[in-house]
This record gives sequence, structure tokens and C-alpha cells, in this order.
Amino acid sequence: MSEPIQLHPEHNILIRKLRSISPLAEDEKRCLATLQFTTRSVAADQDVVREGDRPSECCLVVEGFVCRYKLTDEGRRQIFSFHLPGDIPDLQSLHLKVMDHSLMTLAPSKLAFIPHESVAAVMHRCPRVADVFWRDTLIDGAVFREWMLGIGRRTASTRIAHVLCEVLVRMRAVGLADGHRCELPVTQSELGDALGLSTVHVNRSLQELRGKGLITLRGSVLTVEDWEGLEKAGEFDPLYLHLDGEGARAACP
Amino acid sequence: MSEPIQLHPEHNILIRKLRSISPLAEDEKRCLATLQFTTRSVAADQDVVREGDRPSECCLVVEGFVCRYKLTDEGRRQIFSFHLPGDIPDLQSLHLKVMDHSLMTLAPSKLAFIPHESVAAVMHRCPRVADVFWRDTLIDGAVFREWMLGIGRRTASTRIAHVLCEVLVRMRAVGLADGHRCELPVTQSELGDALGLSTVHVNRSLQELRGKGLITLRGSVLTVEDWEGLEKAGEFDPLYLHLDGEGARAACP
DNA sequence: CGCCTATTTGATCTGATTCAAACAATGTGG
DNA sequence: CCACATTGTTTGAATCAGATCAAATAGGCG
Repeated sequence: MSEPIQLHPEHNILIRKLRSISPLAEDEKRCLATLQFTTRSVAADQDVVREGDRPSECCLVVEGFVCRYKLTDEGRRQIFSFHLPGDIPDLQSLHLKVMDHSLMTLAPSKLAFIPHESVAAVMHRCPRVADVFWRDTLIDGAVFREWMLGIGRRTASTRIAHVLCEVLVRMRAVGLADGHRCELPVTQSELGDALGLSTVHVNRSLQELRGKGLITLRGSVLTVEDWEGLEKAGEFDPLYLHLDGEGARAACP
Repeated sequence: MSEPIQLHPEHNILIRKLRSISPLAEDEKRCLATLQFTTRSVAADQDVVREGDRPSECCLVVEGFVCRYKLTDEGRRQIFSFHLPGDIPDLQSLHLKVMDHSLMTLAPSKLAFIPHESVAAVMHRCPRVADVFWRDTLIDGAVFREWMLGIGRRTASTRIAHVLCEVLVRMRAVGLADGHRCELPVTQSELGDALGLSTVHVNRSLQELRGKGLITLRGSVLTVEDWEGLEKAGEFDPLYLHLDGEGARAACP
């Protein structure tokens, strides 16, 4: 039940994340614990990897909050996903050599950089781990689709409610939520860039959700006051997160 | 240079597609040619796999045109991607057991269904092929991101120009375009569902593109009259398609 | 305290939707 | 081969969700 105590926090959070999407055997965990890395602390609002780069390592979020994004020619930003501790947002760089988007911190973060060779070595020694990594990138795609559905076809406040549900569930899945409360170190303008909305409209829609007593959002702490209500308001169904590991039960509020 | 003549058309189109995103060695092609399948002809507008299903086979598009989509609670549809011959739109079902979205034909199509075990066997015998499959699903994700950027942050006619560029390039990559002309068996209403727009607005934006002399679109045939202009109008940069195989040169008009 | 950044409010504008109806194309059966 | 039905495209007018512009508060923090 309890984690082996000698694990690095870096390995620990990664294992926690992967275990949330798929069961892991003991030897698979041991295998993951052989991943090499160097850790770096990064302030908020810093690019970590940029469109056009050819990274030779993957970035594991250990603490903090990170996002992937891209700019249009006119400089308008679209954020594609939020990444919380345990995530490896650029795992894809293993197979797609040139970055087609950028990665930046939204909050002060601790990031562990794992050389591609080390990831490859682990996957080679332990094919099941390779499968879980692949699975993780596929879930990534599922999240993209869900966001696309929201941006394309849902109203502003539904979109917002949905993304709040998603963040809480994912935070719970890796043990980073306290009941119905978790960190959400994201400004309203960043939320807008994630949901294809203007800052002003995000603000007004948030007020609507607050007005209905669904949430409170003070500073960077999100508290869901009425989970069922928020779920309904956001048309949220966690199926697309494919939490088939141990995180499944932990995640569902 | 020339294809071995004895290949099934199903294996042939798949190899053509994979070769467009990554070089394939001879023995990898031979390995792919051992994939089992059963082929089915399907009329237009038919669901092939549905949200909630647990498929035991993957669907290879051999001829025709297919899309992935999902509906909101109010029944509004968002199309996530178009799939043309050579694509395996539900390759992800190998690792994500429950479908979180649906797959349907947009035109009369010939589909080859490949049992998961057969795919797994091939990937086991030939790890390089597994890598290419993974790569393919990652490119899938890149396309989602690009569409998301469009839906969230680009104007209607830019979005449309972009998707037209994408389809032409991908058609060319598998040898299904004739110069700057290719099939596009998609109604304006379906284009709208793909781009988060209403049919009416798609129609007006298409007229704008036609008015500028960028395209003609008659029946289900798209002709790009001014590639450079369309590329610019759509802010199109093919990097995100990661065509690093032989398709690279073929694809770029 | 004072600075900087984030949130909030108000007023106005607009890209895109919706509703409704005409028109064109395509296909079907008699 | 034509009449009719069906589906897709086009046009017009009214409306709206959300954007933009501008300015006022409110936090956080050195």
C-alpha cells in the first residue's frame, strides 16, 4: 500500500500519475525508478520548450502547473492543455522530433528533465511501461478532443465548468486535491486562452457559476461547492480521462 | 520504387500512408503485409464505431472518407478529424478500451477491419512498426491541436482555408490528389461541424475564398487555384503533419 | 506604502448564429 | 427520360453570444 520510502519525489509523482491511468506491477515501478533526470526550478510564465525546438529530453512536471500552447500569425494564443505534477507534456517529442507547439509554466514549477535515451531504455527493458506511456499520449489526445468539443460547440460557462471539473478530477487522481478543493494557479486571461474566450467573458461566466453556488475561486484555490451541479453545468463525464488505474476511485468526487 | 505487385490494396494503402510519415524498411513492409483483415463496404453517413463501444478490431480506411465526432448533451456535433484512405482512425482503441467518441463515414467507403491481436502480433515482431503506429497517433494529436487553435482563435475563413490546405496535403501524401485537385466529399454543414461554425457561415466564407480566386469547390471536388494564396489565407504551415517519410516531397504543392 | 498585476464593471460593437425561404443539384422510380 | 423527392447550397433579415475598448477596483508583495 505505502510507497517504498527510498523513491525520489520525481519517480514517485510519475508513478502516481501512471498508476492513475493503468495498474502498475512492482517490477514496472522499479523499472520506472531507474529513469535518469535532472531537476530544475522554473519561475512562472517561462517557456520551457518552444515551437521549432528539437528536444533531447522529456519534461516531467514535479511541482507546479504547466501548459502547452501555440500562437496564430496575429499573435493570438490558444492553450491546448494544462499539465499538473506527474504529467510529461512533451512525451511526444520521443517520436516527433520537431516541436509543433510550445510549453510554458503557468506557476513556479519544479521540472525534471529525462533524457530520451533513458526513456527509451526503460521502455525497451519493460514493454508494459512503453504501453502505459503510449496510453498516456492517447489520453492526451482524448483531452484535446474534449476541449475541441467545448470550444466548438459549448457555451462559455459550460466550457469553464467543464475544465474546472477536469482539473479537479485529475488533481484528485494524483492525490493533489483536498476533498473538493485544489490549486488552480491560472489567471482568468489564461483560462480564456485555453477556452477560446476573452478575459472579460471568462470573468462574467465565472460570476455566473459563483452565483449559482457551484464554485468559489479565491486567489489560486478552486473550491467546488456543488460537485453534481458543476458536473451538470459542464456536461462533464470523466470517461474521456480513461482513469482505469488506482486513480479511478480516488478521482471521482 | 514500384510497389511489389502482390500486395493487397488494403496493405498497400496502409503502407503508403505510413511511409508518408516515416521511412519504412523492406522487412517492415513485409511485416505489415501479414496483417489480417476483413473488408466491408459502407454507405455514407453510417456510424462505424460508437462512443461507449469496446472494439476488438481497428478500422483501416481503404477507400472513401471518414470522420470522428462527438455530440454535446444538446445534440450539437463536433467533428474532430477527417480520415482518408490509409488512416486508421481508431488505432487508439488498442490501448483505450472504451471509445470516448464515434466514427462515421462521410462518403461511401471501403473499410478493412484488423483484429487487435493481429496488430499486436505485428508490433511485437517488428518494434519499428510499433513506433510508426505510435507516431501516427501522435500526429493525430498534433492535428487536433491545430484544429483547436483554429476553432478557438482564428476567423471563419482562415479556419476553412486551413482545413482545405490540410486535406489537400494529406491527400497528396498518399497519392490521392491530382495536382492541386482532390476529392472532398464533405457537405458545408459537415465542414461547419468540423470547424465550429454554422452552415450558413461556412457558405459565406467559402464564397469569400472563391471570390479571391483561391479555390473552386464543385460537387465533391476541391481545386486549389492559388496554393500560395490559400496557404497564406489559412496560416497553413505543414510542420504539424510531421510528414517525414517519402510523402514529404509528394505532399508539398 | 506603493507598484504591478489581476479582477471587475460598463458601454458598445461585431462575427457569427438563427430562422426562413428560395434555389440548384442529384438521384429514383415510373 | 421526365416528374418528383431529397438533399445540399445560397440568399436575406433579425438577433445574440461573445469581443473589444476603456476605466475603475482590488489584491499581492517587495
